[in-house]
Amino acid sequence: MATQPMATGRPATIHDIAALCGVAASTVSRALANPERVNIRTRERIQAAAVELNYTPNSQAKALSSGRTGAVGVLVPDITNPFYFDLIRGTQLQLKAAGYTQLLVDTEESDEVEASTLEQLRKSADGVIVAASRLNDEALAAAAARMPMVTVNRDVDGVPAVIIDTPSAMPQALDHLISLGHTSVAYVSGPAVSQSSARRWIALSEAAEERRVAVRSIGPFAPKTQSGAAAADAAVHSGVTACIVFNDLIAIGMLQRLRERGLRVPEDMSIVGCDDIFGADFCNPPLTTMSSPIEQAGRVAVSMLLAQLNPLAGGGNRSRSVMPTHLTVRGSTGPVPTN
Amino acid sequence: MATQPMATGRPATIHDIAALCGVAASTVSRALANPERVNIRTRERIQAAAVELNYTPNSQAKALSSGRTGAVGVLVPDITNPFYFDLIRGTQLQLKAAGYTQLLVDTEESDEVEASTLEQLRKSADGVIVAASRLNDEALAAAAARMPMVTVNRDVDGVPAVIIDTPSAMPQALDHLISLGHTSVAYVSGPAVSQSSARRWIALSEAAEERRVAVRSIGPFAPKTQSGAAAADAAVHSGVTACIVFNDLIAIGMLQRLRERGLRVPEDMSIVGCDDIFGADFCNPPLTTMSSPIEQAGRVAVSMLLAQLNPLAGGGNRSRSVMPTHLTVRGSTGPVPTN
DNA sequence: CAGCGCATGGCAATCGGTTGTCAAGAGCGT
DNA sequence: ACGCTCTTGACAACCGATTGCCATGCGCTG
Repeated sequence: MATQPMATGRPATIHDIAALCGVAASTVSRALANPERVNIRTRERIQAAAVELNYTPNSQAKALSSGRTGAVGVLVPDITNPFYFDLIRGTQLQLKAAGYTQLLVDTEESDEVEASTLEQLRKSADGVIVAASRLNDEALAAAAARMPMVTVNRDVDGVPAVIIDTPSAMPQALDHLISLGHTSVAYVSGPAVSQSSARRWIALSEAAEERRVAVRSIGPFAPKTQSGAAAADAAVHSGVTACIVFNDLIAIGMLQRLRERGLRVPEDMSIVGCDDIFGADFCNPPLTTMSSPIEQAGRVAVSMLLAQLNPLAGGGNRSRSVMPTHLTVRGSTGPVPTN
Repeated sequence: MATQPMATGRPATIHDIAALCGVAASTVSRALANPERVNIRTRERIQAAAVELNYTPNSQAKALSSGRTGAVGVLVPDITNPFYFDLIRGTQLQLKAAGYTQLLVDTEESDEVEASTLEQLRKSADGVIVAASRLNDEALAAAAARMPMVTVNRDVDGVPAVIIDTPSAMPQALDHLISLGHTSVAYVSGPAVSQSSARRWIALSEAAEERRVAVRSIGPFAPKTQSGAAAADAAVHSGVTACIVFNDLIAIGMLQRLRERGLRVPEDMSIVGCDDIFGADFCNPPLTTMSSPIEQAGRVAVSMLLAQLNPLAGGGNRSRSVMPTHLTVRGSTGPVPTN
């Protein structure tokens, strides 16, 4: 009645296996974890019993005694932002392949939620991947000191990072616009606390200076399509003929708003987005934007984190990985208006 | 050296609190879990100490001893399908509000992945929410017998379900098309194992019969934009003037393909989607589709699951909840071609 | 004042593993 | 044949909490 090896009973434990094989539970544990430390005959008996009882280890108990949870937290500011889809899918696939579980958390664009999530994850995950952190450098570095971490699109001293190098495509985007005759360009910026937005603006303004073209920054705007209306109005008011926009979400919102106002894209205004998210290719007009292998970024982030967790395994610990980016030209950019 | 109440040491445990207050660990546990079972003075001392030491309970240990994990699994077939964004956000918000952690898993449209995930979750979660299951009724019922479960868009005997009642909008959609003069309509079906797709087809064909209109089914097609090309070609070949499509992903793909082929929507072909996903309002032309409060569906699913987990709490256990759906008319439907 | 009951809090077992320690036994060389 | 080393597996402590059981001590009642 105490231990019942029925298939439909409660899940089997190592004790059930031990009883079935006539060995101690600790031997079962070793046979499964360090097979070479156990006699091959015993081991095979144990493994057979494990299969027979349909044994799967209890992850809670394993975590408690070993200190390793087998879980990795993935923090994104907004799970409904399509930019993160591919990232999440990349991390999920790579984590699963390595036998880890992904704990996905939406931090709701809030530094407080992010901080408390990190604190909680400290005990329930072996490491974290933090995408587009809203935390300041100090808080993020402190959190990274407490548990293995990899950031995405965020540089902090001592914290390994995967950087999606959108800034490197800024000169391409600007050249594209210049070749179409534009000389007055606005950067539509994202959240004030977004390092991505800051880096994109710096890259753009440097490129503009080299090329002796005027660019101004407007914003900040929240990274949502709804913000696109205000952004579009601000852009129109500023008198520019082209916008490079922090991300595609805002850019798509601008497309909609400009249409409402009776302005044509690209005839009256050219729009360049960033990220090439789901929807950028089928909006109206299709969006000229900057593309990156986002899913791969997720995979790389996981690899870097796992390298931290198992320092023994091969592959030197890269501390920074840069994903290439390129301009994808579609229909939202065109010649400067001639009026 | 053993216990050090420093802020930066390892996380505080109930033993640290017990030592600081001069009580037993079990008393601390009670003071925190069943405050009324402990003297108010003692309790307050303990609570103060807990705050001072920045105590947060170890969820693994709690799970191990109590049997409750405080986690709920959420299974979706494809995390990059925008349909699930709002659902996921709804479950996430509601679970967080109830103090639960969400374990999100992408089952990759595979019944095997889904089954093994469910088996694993059995030990690491208190319950699961399964959206658009690819499992057969038998397997799903078996899994539901082993752990609390709520399904989304899937009816299985004895398993509580949230149904997004898209079928109820099928007559509306058909009437809309008929009023525009269409008499030859195709249903573009989704995965063969999708109960949603089957239900939509049944509702549509019944409505068509009542109205004495011909509808045919083409497909099945995978629920991805890429499938839209084949679907569009099949629709054109079948000679219909309008399509009602299993979901917006395929519908958007069809829009793109029809444009490539030089066919105009809605002048040459009308398209109706399902789900009103992200992108349906800004594709070209904007998609006529069927809308539902998806985020609310997620919240309701969580409520139903929590009602199973804590039967004591108020709110009778509804076993089936139906979310209303309505037709949202946009630009992808128009009068039947007059040639 | 005796006796009863209840509020309180301590002890210890338990959850399911991991891991350090140690004894027993096998196999080897001399 | 003796003794050494190395392999093997058992024992038990431990991870951090929960929880049933029990002892203490208080206040109340008769």
